[in-house]
Amino acid sequence: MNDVAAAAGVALKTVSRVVNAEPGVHPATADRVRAAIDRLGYRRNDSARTLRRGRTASIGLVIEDAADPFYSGLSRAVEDVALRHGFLMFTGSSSEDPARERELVLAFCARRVDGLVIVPAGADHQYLSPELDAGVSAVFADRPSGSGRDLDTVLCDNAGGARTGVAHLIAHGHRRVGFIADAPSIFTATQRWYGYRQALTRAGLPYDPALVAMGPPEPARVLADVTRLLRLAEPPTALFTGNSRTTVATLRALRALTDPAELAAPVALVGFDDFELADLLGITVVSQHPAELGRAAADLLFSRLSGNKEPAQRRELPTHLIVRGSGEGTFRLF
Amino acid sequence: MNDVAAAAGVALKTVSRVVNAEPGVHPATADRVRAAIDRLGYRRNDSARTLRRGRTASIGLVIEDAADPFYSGLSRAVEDVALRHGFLMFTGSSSEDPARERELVLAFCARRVDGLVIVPAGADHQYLSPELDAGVSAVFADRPSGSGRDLDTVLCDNAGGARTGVAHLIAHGHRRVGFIADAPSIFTATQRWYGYRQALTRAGLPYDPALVAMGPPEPARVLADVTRLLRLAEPPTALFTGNSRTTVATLRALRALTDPAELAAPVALVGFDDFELADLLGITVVSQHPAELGRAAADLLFSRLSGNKEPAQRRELPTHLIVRGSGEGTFRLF
DNA sequence: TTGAAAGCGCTAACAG
DNA sequence: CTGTTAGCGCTTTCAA
Repeated sequence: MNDVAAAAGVALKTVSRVVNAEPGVHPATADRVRAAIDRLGYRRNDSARTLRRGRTASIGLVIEDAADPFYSGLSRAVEDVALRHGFLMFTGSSSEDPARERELVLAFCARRVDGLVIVPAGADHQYLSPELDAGVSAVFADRPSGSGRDLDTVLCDNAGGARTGVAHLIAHGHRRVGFIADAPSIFTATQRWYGYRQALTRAGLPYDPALVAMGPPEPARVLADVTRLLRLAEPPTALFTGNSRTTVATLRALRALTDPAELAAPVALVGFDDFELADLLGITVVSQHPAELGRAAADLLFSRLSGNKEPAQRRELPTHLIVRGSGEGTFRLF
Repeated sequence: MNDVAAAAGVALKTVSRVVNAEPGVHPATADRVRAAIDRLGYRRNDSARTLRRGRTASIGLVIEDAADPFYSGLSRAVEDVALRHGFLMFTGSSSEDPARERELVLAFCARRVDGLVIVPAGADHQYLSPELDAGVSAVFADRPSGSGRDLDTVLCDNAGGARTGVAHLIAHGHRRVGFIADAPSIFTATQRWYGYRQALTRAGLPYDPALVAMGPPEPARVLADVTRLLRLAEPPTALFTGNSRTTVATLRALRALTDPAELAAPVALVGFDDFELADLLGITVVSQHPAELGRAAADLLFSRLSGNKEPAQRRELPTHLIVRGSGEGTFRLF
């Protein structure tokens, strides 16, 4: 900036004014400055700007996995809101590891991001307290903060969505519905499990723990659980799966377990979360919209960044049942 | 840092030494400093550190769309490499818009990122020159830089992959193979088109422009093109699709165009890019590995950041044919 | 082993 | 409309 000022024959501050489009610079002067800027290839150093102004115009996003379609949809939505506000976004994947989540968040804070959107991997967010005191804003998305203070949170209607999906199966005559989902340590899985039980209760059906299988959505584990369920003395006639990864793993398991001579899968199926090609496969799902989740969280964050001091909010986004066949009759897997 | 120094009864510089784990501080002094740090909730301001040191330990990644599975896989791989090096990563989606790519890249440079991984939307990268002169490193991934200087680039074997896929269809008896792909303005689409023609030539088959349809992978446009191809006087007996979005759009088009009473699709199909559930749908694909692309690009970038001054490199990653049924006979769409 | 001083590049506050 | 000065929080350099 000094060099530009010298080249244009003005003071440093005038260059600053031109660079920041501040009013009150004579057009001719401004032109001279701009010419010098171009000639010298000058670009403002935002690190210095940041240091001086105290605001970085950047936010940090911590998700579970940037490669997971659900979170990448959310990520894109947050990015779009950030860019619309002229903010840049750091991204980090926690891989469902609370320590990594913490490291990422603290690294973002050391970079003095103005705000954070966090899909929490851990339940304990004490570590955030000093940062919040220092002025960062944080919004939780997809899952609530486990402890610490009351913070803005955007969730979907996990229990209601699961209840609707299971009720749909029951309405189609199923009286034994299996539940395959993520580990109970994960908030959304527990909520959906609760919705599953609610649906049973409301229909006057008994809750049978043998029909429930919760754990990581890894193919091997899901295959083992689906196998166990189908070999029960009284096997389920339908399955409700707790998220898209589990649904996909269940589809693979069903294919592995089904005699190719049969055209139909041995059970009906409804899954939580929509996924690409679910339409072509004819899978009925309870859909939530990752982009809407991200947008809502980012909007909330930016309202905080522009001074909104209301008490912490907890928004719950609706889910939608999308009927495609797999939950209404049997469906083909081959 | 000043406050911590005062609280610990030492000079600012001693706090700096402790914070950065520099040697030459008496353990007792260091303990006193650490106690003060904890008491005051002090966290180093990385913006100031950055300003002074000239390095930010951050990189910028510009992709086409964070929500696209291909680019989100690439993104996650770059992120992992960055984190392993102790770097943080800004992400931005260009939406295939050269202006937005440029804005993102320049915004990252203003933040003084040390390096960039760019999936170029535009062909002109003149705007990068001043930044490169100023010392940023840049690596291009998935597509080459259109112009300007010679820069590190990581691609996959687009032409070879397409040639293999088309040759596979020809080997299965198809003599009229349709080609549906992205617009010719997109590097990968042009390369794959070239591979398609190569395969025809090598098999002694004529090139028929009527069998080629290139354009944005939007459902409506793909449906129109598939319709046109299938209604040709001499329709293709097989289709080769140029990327996963196009493949999926083609599948939807085929379903829309096929009488549900028929069990089989009217054509055979091989697609460029693997995608989730392609296995369950039985789609034969030419697979490239987005994570490997990202990893290779990031590795190259970090080798530059640690001083590698060799001439620019162009790496080409192999592709793999994955046979699943749709390219070998007819396949079921329902 | 510890500290003092200078300055990274910028903007806020205040003069002229 | 333009300029001067101070200082953001840190690291580098040099000295004790």
